[in-house]
Parts: sequence; C-alpha cells; structure tokens
Amino acid sequence: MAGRNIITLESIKVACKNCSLATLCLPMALTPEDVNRLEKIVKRNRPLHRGDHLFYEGDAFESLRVVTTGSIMTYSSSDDGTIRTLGFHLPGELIGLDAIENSFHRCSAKALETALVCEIPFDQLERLSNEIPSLQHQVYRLLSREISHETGVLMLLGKKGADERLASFLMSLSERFKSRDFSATDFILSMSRYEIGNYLGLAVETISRLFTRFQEEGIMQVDRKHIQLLDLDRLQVIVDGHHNADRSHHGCNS
Amino acid sequence: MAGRNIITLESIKVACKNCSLATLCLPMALTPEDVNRLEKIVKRNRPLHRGDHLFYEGDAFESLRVVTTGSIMTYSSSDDGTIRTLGFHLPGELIGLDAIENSFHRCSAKALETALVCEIPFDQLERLSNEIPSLQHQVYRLLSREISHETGVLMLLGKKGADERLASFLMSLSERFKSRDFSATDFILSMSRYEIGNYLGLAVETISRLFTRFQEEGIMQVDRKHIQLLDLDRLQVIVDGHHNADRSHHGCNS
DNA sequence: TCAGACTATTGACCTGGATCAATTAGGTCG
DNA sequence: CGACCTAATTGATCCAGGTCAATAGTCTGA
Repeated sequence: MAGRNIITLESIKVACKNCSLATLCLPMALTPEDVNRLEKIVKRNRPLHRGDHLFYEGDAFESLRVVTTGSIMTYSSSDDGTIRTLGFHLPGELIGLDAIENSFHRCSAKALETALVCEIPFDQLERLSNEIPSLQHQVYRLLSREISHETGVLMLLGKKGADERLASFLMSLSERFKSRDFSATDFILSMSRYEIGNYLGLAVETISRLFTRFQEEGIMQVDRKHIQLLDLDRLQVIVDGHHNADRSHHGCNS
Repeated sequence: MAGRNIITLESIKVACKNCSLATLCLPMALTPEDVNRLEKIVKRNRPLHRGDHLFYEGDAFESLRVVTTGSIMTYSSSDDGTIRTLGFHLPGELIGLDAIENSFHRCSAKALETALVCEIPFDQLERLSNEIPSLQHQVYRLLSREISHETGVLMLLGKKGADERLASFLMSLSERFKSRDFSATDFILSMSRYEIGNYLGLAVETISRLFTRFQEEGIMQVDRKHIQLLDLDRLQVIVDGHHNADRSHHGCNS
C-alpha cells in the first residue's frame, strides 16, 4: 500500500508506448487522438511476483490483460486435480480473450516471474470500439489472431515426435522474442521443465532427455533455464519433421 | 405459415430461423428489425456435395460461413503434404473466424456430405455491427467462444489415453447433436475413421479397435458409420479418465 | 454384374516415450 | 553455513499405441 507512487503518470504513458497497445494490439490504424482515448481506459497494475495469480478459473471477467514485462502462464485444472498448461504469454500478448463469451474466466493465469500486466476493462473497450470503427476492426483481428494461434498449438500437438514438439516450442519462443527485439537465440525459460512437458503433452523426463540430446548434437546450449540456440536451421529441420535428414551428409554412427 | 407474398424471401427467412443466425450466432439480443438487416446481408449458396471445397488454404477471405445442413471439415496441410484435421462443423456452426486477421484462409474446408452453407460477407457484417452495438457484442462473443472451443480441443489432445480422446469426441458430437434437436445417442459419422484418427492424433487402426472394444463393453453400437451410444454414463466415466473405476468402487485415499 | 479401388477391421510385432527409481544440483531459510 | 526442499537429470523397465500386413466389407462405374 505504501509509496507505490514511484510509478508516475508520465512513466505510464511511456510504458504504454512500449507496451503492446501501440505496437502489437492496435497497429497504426488509430489516430493519435484515438490512441489517447484508448490509453485512458487502460489501467496499470502493481507488479506481480512469481506465482501470483492474475485470476483463477471461474473468476468473473471484467478486463483483458496485456503482459508488459515478464511472462504469464495460463492453465486449466480438471475436476480430478490434474493441471493442463494452456499457454505462455510474453510481453505484448493478450490474456482473457476466451472469457468474453460468458463473462467468466475459463482458465487460471499466474506469473512465471516478476511481471507487469495492464488491464483493459472490456465493457469500456467495447463501448470505445463502437465509437471508433478502426478500433472495432482491430479487436476483431485480435480475436481472430488468437484463434489462429490456438490452431497453431493444435497442430503442434498433432506433431508426432517429441523432438518435433519441443523444437517447435523453442522456435516459437525464439520468433516471439525476436519480434520483441530480444535475442532470438539466447533467452531464459521462465517456465519449469514440468510446465513445458505438460504444455507439449510430454513427460518431464522426456523434456530433460531432449535438452540433453539437442545439446549433444550441437543444436543448442542448455544451462538450467538459460538457453542458447546454436543452430536454428537444424532446429527448423526437426520442426519440419525431417528427422532422417541429420544422417544424410555425414554417416554419424555412435 | 406459408409465404403469401414473396415465396423466396419467406423461405429464406424460415431457413434462417432454423439456421444458426437466429438461434446460435445471435441469440435474442437483436430486435426483429435488426435481425432483418442481418438477414439481408446473408447469402445462400447452392448445395455442396461430398468432397466439394468451400475454400482452400491461402484463398482470399471475404465471408464467414454458417453450416445450415450437413457437415464440413476443416484441415490444414503441411508443406510435406501431410494433412491435419482441424475440426468438424455441424449445422449452426461458423467457419472462417481464423481468417479475419489476415484476410486469407489459414485452412481448407470441405463438405463431408451433401451440405448447405450460408455466406456472410464480413465487411458488411463489420459495418452492420458498428451500427448495432448488440450485434457487435454478439460477434465478440462468437469469436471468444471459438477461442474457448479451440482450448477445449487442446485439452482433449492433452488427454492421455486414446480411449479418453475418442470418448470425448463422441460425447462432444452427442452434445452438439442434442443441442440441435437431433438424437444425442443415434447418429451418423459423416467423417471417415482416418479423419477421426487424424483429428484426435491417433492411428486409424486405434480408432477401429476402440470402436470394437466400446461395442464389446456395451457402451455403444457401431455399424459402419452409424453410431448408437448405449451408455452415456459409462462414456462420461471414460472421458473423465477414470479407467480404473470400471471394476472397483473403492474409495481412493492415499 | 463384376472389376477395381477404397475403407475398415483384425492380428502380430515393435518402438517411443511413460513410468518408476535413484541421484544430483540449486535454492531457501533458520 | 548447513539442513532441507524442490527441480532436473539420468538410468532401467514397460506398455500403449504406432506400424506393417493380411483380410474383408463397401462403393463405384462401365
């Protein structure tokens, strides 16, 4: 409660410029004035710490969230207690789009590390989008993009081999980091091996073994949560499912 | 109730009443007048035959489609030629929501049997939704619902056992048929075993064996594509993953 | 009506990854 | 600083379901 005033209005504005609102969510379709109106309804929240929850499954839905810094994980727990990791959300990505339909959250969301998250009251966004057609269009696109993304995950899970899945996961992270001007080849996995495995439908041990194998093959360097992708091309080959290709040039017997 | 003025218009209205537009897509939030405006932009198409395509991956997107009768399958083909079944669409369900973002289709859609499909030009829908706030709200909800649905499929694929997946698939069909006033326990599978397996991430042979097993266990009756669910409770038990429960009622305390 | 082609079922076998188990490496707190 | 705890790695075994193969049922069209 005390002295959180360190965050000034000015810094909020600056943060929003860096935040997805300007770049990702609503690219260049809005006039500066409209952007201001939009920014007015965005609420900033205090930082979350590792393990803190944004919301739980079943909570009432009022706001969409945009990750500003850090990373958030969404998951759903079955009636029998088992957990299913649904997604990892990096800065600029939206959370809560699935909750619009029934006004309650269908999954839980927790911080994987210290994180900042903006809140966009949805009823206000809805009203505003009705006044600003181009904003309405953006919201439609945003929702549609999320559907496409989910379809992508679906195809990922359709992938046969465990190595294909993990490689796809790593490439996805790499691309997302890259598009946010972080390193595409050197990053920290904020999630545990268990959470990765759960997300990919694989056992923890399999993830571990694959990291070891990828490292042995010189595809990547793994140090605990610190990852370095050394050979994106080879990783892509695995993603594409051409396992065989690695034996093509040098007959590597071991 | 038969049309006295313009038969065609009248029959269209009737069809649209049965169609999702009145019931599923846009429930009771619109005034009759608004519904009329909406109906005006809906185009009806001639029937599709088994195997006909609504669109192919990469095609330009102009319209959302609503299945009126029959069933549609969406799928995506990887660069290496393998196909991945993305979903099955029954009457009242929308197709093409993933294409809004980039104005091109990210998957192909083909008829599994003779089918009728309505077309809703999206730009017109967008304009109309801007004039009718409650329609805008419905479209938001619709898109959100699709996200939820995809998440559901995602969790389905996370299911461990093959029997859980198939049982979930059958229950999903059952519920969807039921909500459309078809029989919940007696229906035709318009898709092949291969397509089911591909959708669930399983081999054809596994689907076949499971059908046989479920039949032996008295859970269902299978005759080629004709399915009768005899014991929805037991099917639900499998969905919930309590394989063990079939023999024993012992309390599980540890 | 049948030939040819496709779809489904069933059996036999084999493998990838789950599971079980033990060890090690960090991380945290008193 | 060491006791404790959790996350991660590694090894050993096992089995669900994939793959291969053979058969049978169904659908089509000339």
